[in-house]
Amino acid sequence: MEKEVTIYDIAKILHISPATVSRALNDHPAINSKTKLSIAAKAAELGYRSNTFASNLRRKSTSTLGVIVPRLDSSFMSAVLAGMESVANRAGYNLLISQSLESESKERANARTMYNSRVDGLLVSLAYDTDGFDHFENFVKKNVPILFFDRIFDHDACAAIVIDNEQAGYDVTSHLIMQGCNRIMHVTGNLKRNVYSERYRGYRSALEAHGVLFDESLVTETDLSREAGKDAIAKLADMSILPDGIFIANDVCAISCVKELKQRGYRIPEDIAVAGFNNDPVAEVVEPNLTTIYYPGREMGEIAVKTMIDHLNGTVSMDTVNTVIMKSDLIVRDSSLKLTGKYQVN
Amino acid sequence: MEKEVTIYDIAKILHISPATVSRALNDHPAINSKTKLSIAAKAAELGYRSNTFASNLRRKSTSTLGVIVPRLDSSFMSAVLAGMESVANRAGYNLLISQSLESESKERANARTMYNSRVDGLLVSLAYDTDGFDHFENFVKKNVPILFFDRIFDHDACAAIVIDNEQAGYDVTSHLIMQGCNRIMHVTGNLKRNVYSERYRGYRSALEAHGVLFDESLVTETDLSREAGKDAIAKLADMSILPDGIFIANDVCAISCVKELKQRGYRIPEDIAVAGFNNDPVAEVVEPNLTTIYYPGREMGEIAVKTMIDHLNGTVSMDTVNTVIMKSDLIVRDSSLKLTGKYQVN
DNA sequence: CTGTTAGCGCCTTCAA
DNA sequence: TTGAAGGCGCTAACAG
Repeated sequence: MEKEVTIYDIAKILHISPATVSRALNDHPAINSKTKLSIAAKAAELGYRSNTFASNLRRKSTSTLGVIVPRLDSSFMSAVLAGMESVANRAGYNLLISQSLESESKERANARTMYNSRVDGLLVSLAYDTDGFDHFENFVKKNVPILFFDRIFDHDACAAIVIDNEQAGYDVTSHLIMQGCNRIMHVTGNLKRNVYSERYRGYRSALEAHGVLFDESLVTETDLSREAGKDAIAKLADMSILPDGIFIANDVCAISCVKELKQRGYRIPEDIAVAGFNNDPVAEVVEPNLTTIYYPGREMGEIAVKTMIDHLNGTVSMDTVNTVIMKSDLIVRDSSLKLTGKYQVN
Repeated sequence: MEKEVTIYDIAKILHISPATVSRALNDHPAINSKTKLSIAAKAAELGYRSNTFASNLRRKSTSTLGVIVPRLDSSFMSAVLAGMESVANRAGYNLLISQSLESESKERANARTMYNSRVDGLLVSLAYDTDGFDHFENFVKKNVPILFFDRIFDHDACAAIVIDNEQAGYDVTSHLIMQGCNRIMHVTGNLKRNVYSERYRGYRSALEAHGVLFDESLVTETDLSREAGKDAIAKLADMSILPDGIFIANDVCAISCVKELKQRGYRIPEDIAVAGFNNDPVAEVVEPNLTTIYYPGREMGEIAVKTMIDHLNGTVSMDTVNTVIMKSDLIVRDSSLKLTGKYQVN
């Protein structure tokens, strides 16, 4: 094991003080640029690397951001993380990533770990069933900034980044109505999560705007799993008047609805037009291809980290930011195109 | 900002030495259990949290493992990471995760970051086009253990965890042969990556074992992307004698082959039986459902971290481990079932 | 079983 | 523009 090079080694060789080396390496303005150059050169030559822990210990900051997401294995989340990683890296921050697996208790445990690891800031997308905010109180108390994204918590002390879920829900529903649907089922997730309650609100206002009667029995709150999709279709099949469209708040569940509809002999979109949400890769594999909402995952991750870092640098206060709303887009595919008749049939 | 509680605070209150507090908190065997209890109680009462940096600085270890994967957004990788995370957490290790996005240069950058972050160990699955090993030399020099998984590098100083890709390739190919195929196309990835070269070897030995003639023109080395799938099928369609089966080394590409085959009017599996690799969720969405190889992702992640930690604890030497080979399984679905006639037709 | 002592490597006053 | 000095919080000898 080779010995690690320290600023003392460099100082000794160059006959200067460690303080000067430290300052030069950190690009301190009050250091002669020639001195800087010679120090940088010697550092490179010796293969010096800064000791993060000593630095952290001294500065009482970690240059690390904690990230808690419901799950890593969704295309949306990996896009978010990719965006986060690139911005964080460029700014010299590390990411400590963990997944709550949609469970509040795991989310609590993760928050504790982040707290103990003394992350400089915390980025969170809430688990499916999280109720309380108390596992984040520690951070607020210690003044560690929290930024929620996608599945957010409305809290004065925290910033938030979301898409306009209500608008998206409105767009999907309007599109279905334009295709001739006037009895649209809505399969949603836990309504205490903003993303689902807002999509639902968009659904309702679209109905209203287009003069379509709202029927409560057409709305099902589920966990948006595959099974939930099957169950929803079973419920649909039992209805006395069949819906002619269905808007599912998430693609994975939507796919399972499509499968089940087909299995039961319904034609998509002729009998029932289908639309999902998220633009998951499966949306382009299922037949017919699924109409859905494109989610700017990568950009959301980038903005989240950028906002956090700006705040940490004192450039922007979190209060100023509070909530950023991003745009998303409707992607129309065959599963909802009743009017053009261009459906693939195999 | 509240002041952080230190072991000195606890020591002062309890009229004992900081060293005792430190030892008690780390569950040192040579501390009276009553003392431990009272210290633990006081620590909890004061909301004490250990300062990782001071500890790291002193112990010259980080309790952090670096992970470099080609990409986060594959179901296989997220399973691996889930397994890694749970084992690491339980053992008190953190994970520093980054993705190379299949590019050697990003892999190099990631390795450098890991090196500067002084991870205690490095877990790597290689990018698609990585040639050199030199970006890992630093670790070897500094005696930081490296463990490759899935896409591995054959290197004396490093351990490796893989599935038996050759066996799996053999199983898939044999299955196709048993279904009556005797002209099987093989779409593979970069043959310098073990996973692909071994699957290819399995393909060849299965042909040989069953007395099926090997035809080099049936093998295409690609990047296994969606486009590659389309191209492969274009090539297939141009052949004078059509294949009756096709084995693609990855599900994402296989799906695109299926789509293209259907588009061109081939019936699956009647005209051409199709098999993929990985058991990606899309395999159960595409029609007909895709025959594939199940990959024990979660278990692989668990074993990788377990092996690494055992090594770091000195329980097991890396040399002893060297290469772990895990089992995988053939999953037969409609896309390859020529004999039973149970294909879904919609 | 517990205490004393001496740093780990860095950064930041303060002084020059 | 640079140097000297002290301490961030913890742990590992060493000594009882």
